Amino acid sequence: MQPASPGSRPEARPAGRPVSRQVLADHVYEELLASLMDGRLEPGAAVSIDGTARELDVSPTPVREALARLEHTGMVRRVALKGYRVAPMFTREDFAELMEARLAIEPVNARLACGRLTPGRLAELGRAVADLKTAPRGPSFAEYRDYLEADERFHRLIAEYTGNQFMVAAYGALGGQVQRFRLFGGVGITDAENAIAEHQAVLQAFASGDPEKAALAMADHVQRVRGRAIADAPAG
Amino acid sequence: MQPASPGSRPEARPAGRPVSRQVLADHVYEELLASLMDGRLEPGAAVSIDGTARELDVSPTPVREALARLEHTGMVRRVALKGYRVAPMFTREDFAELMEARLAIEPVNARLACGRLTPGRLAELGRAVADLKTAPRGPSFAEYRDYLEADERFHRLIAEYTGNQFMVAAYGALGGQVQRFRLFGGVGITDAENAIAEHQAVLQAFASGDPEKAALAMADHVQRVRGRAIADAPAG
DNA sequence: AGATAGTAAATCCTATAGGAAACAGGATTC
DNA sequence: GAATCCTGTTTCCTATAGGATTTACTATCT
Repeated sequence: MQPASPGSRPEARPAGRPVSRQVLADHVYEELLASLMDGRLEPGAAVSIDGTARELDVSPTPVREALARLEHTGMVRRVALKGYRVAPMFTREDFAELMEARLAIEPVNARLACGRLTPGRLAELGRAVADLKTAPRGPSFAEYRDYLEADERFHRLIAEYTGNQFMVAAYGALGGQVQRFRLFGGVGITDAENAIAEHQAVLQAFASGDPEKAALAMADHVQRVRGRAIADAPAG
Repeated sequence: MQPASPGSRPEARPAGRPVSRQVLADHVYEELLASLMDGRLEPGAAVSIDGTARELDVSPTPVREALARLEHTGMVRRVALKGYRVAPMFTREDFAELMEARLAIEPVNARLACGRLTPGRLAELGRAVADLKTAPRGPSFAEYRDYLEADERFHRLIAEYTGNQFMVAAYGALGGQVQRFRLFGGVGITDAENAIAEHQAVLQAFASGDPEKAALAMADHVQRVRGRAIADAPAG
């Protein structure tokens, strides 16, 4: 109605300083991503373009652009002339494939990152592990969200510390920041103590400065995660 | 992870009935991709949304959607409120990183694919190597395009034959189908004979049925490609 | 002459409108 | 009673319009 003020953004803008105006499509992208990770959008649910636009009080154009980006992450699937749907639930086979891929990529990342380690980076990794320890771990999603975030951050930092853009891209292709939130059956965090100890072990391997130790510690961690997850998986 | 080329439907359509109307954004996507790989759009060049829309005789909306997808492939970069630009030229460091990543991923793919090999798949791989041998190899881009296509197809098939969607995604993150077309300096094909022999060696390792042999052959191939490319690289 | 301010063009970004296809429900017919 | 057809609604898809921003050019001032 009032095209003069396209941004009824609630955030107060410092007088006369729109440093970097957030493009609306970016905002929609992050909003959708949060909805997906919070579980508000369940697997299989339709994501209507017009409906999302109405809900976020924007026009369909930025929603369309945001969904086009999301499609490449695997979180949503698109069928021409039919719309977007949230990608189906992770099956046990999907999980096995993910772990097989992580086992191929993450130890390499650890080896490379350890070879380029700096005190600042080591401290950053230590902070991620510390956050992992202090994060609350309750039964509902909101309660272990911070835990998953710290977990993902630890692994992503290692990928970035390789200094290799393609290893970062390959790690990203595994859906690091999202797949953790799409476990089959929605099984919660049942292995926190073990996982924390393994992260600590990886951290110590990094501190030792031996790339091979780091790679082995990471491989051990991924294998154990796989083993525990399969044991915890619901029957069927 | 690939756009799935919706147009390559093999099923015959009853005369005069466009069974699945090609969505315009898909057409724009493929058109832009072809322009990028043909070299018509050089690295660093701006890709105007409105200009592309005029050129392809469509409205900016589908162009915007196509570019949003392309951005995730790394072929174009977007700066908010400034538009899209073709990703900059590959540097020697970029190439080194790419080879490091390929060395981490492709031997694993070879090992997994070899373990799930079928006669049909082996034949398909053999066809790719055969095409590699017969492809013309001239100085201009158009002349070695088929060569690069066969090369990429061989490696992509191996990734798909792993049966692991995440390894396929990781391989795709390396930009297999596009990075070959963006070599620094535009150095042509100077190592065809060696490369063909190595592909043949990988193929024989697959035929032997020993996954470890396949992995070693692939690792050897990638390492040799790296060595030759660095030797051929222009000074500076 | 060089730098700066102002203006015009191009471009990006978002909103709105309308055609086309898909979906859901009910009425009709066999 | 079941299948089919029709109709209304929803949704996707594209085009068009206009505000906002960046960029390039020109004119002016020091």
